[in-house]
Amino acid sequence: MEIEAKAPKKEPISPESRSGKVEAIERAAFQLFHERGYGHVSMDEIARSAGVSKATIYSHFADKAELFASLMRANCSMTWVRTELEGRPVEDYRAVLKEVAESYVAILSEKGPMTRMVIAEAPRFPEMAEIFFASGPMASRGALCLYLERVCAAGLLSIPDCDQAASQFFALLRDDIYLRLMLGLPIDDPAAKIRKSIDDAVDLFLRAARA
Amino acid sequence: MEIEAKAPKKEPISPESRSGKVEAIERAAFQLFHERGYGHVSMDEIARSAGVSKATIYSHFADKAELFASLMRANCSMTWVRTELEGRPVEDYRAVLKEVAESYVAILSEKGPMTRMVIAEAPRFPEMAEIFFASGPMASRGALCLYLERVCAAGLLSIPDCDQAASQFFALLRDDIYLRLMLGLPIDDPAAKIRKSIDDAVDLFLRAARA
DNA sequence: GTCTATAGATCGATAGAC
DNA sequence: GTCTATCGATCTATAGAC
Repeated sequence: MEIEAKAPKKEPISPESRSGKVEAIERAAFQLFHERGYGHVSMDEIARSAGVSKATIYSHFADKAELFASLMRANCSMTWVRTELEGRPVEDYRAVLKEVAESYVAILSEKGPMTRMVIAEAPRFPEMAEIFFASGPMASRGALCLYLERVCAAGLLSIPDCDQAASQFFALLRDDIYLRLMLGLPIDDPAAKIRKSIDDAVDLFLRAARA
Repeated sequence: MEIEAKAPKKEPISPESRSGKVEAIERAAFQLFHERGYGHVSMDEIARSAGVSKATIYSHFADKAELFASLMRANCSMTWVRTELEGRPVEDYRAVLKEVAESYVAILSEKGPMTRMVIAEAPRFPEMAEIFFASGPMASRGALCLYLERVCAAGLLSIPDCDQAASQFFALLRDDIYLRLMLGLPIDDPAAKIRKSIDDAVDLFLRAARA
């Protein structure tokens, strides 16, 4: 019964039925790129790490830059702040802010290597930086801004500029811990440090915004 | 016997008597590195841009990595927050914070390309990242922390954790404008955006810290 | 589609003349 | 110290067999 052997074959980058080789290439490339940076990774290494030949890579990606850009595009366009804010009641603003903070910090940690790559290669891939900014920080700010405006309209908080305030709230979360993460420096007891960072950010923000 | 007789000869990077060629190499290398990144710059390009031969570069720097590290070390160890805080009276805390913010943002803009390089090459030059963090963000935080403690001791502000607050204050200044700067994205009317960013950061911080 | 083998170009680093 | 010329290694990308 080797009928099904040749069945799913033709799609270059079909939604789901992509060849296992392509996925292996993407996984290996992403890992190597974020470990050592675009300029320090060769196509030979990617091929060896993915368990395929170099020619196989070039049959799926035009060149090294296209492979890199493809990985970045796919990851940049992922949603950043996953917490859904539209349905949340305005009275829970402290809990909501904390959830948003936790979600954001989790994504910062998870996306740290990619952020580093985007920053590093921004001069050579400007459109990638634009996608990253629009789908990441800008989208997060917009979502939080809308919620803050509702809370202010209910008279629970007093914020002069909700859009700026949302930007400030996320900025508060990118403190020294985040810098050390970006720089790849060691952090002792990261869980506790992150928890304190989040709590202090919410506290500072709400002390300033109390009605 | 005459170990010290050849005094003005042996220094690798003597304080002031460096050849004009060395300076040209350093200037050209720094510019190229921050324009295109370590991995995308060749020694041939540096030599051509500096108007010297490649062999001349290698007579002053062991290899490419050493040239890069040398530039980073020199720039990382520069003072970050130049405003002297020790002599400032506690009553002027709003003006002092604004000055610190302006100083910090100016340095962020000025050091933007270098920060990008440090982040990009952190995996390959870990000790460089450590120097950068210690001489930059950490030193700034320490200086501001001491001033905030004095203001709190005078009863003018109420801050639970001055060290954390200093970290938060600088984090507030690294808002979306800073992100766009890091990503090399265009900013329209940067002067006005930066002014507003600083004013809003000081306002938020002081509203939260009022006694 | 996937492989092996290699072309073609570039880069880091050095040798040797002056 | 500085140059020209070049070596050897490495890298991107492709050709051709299966």
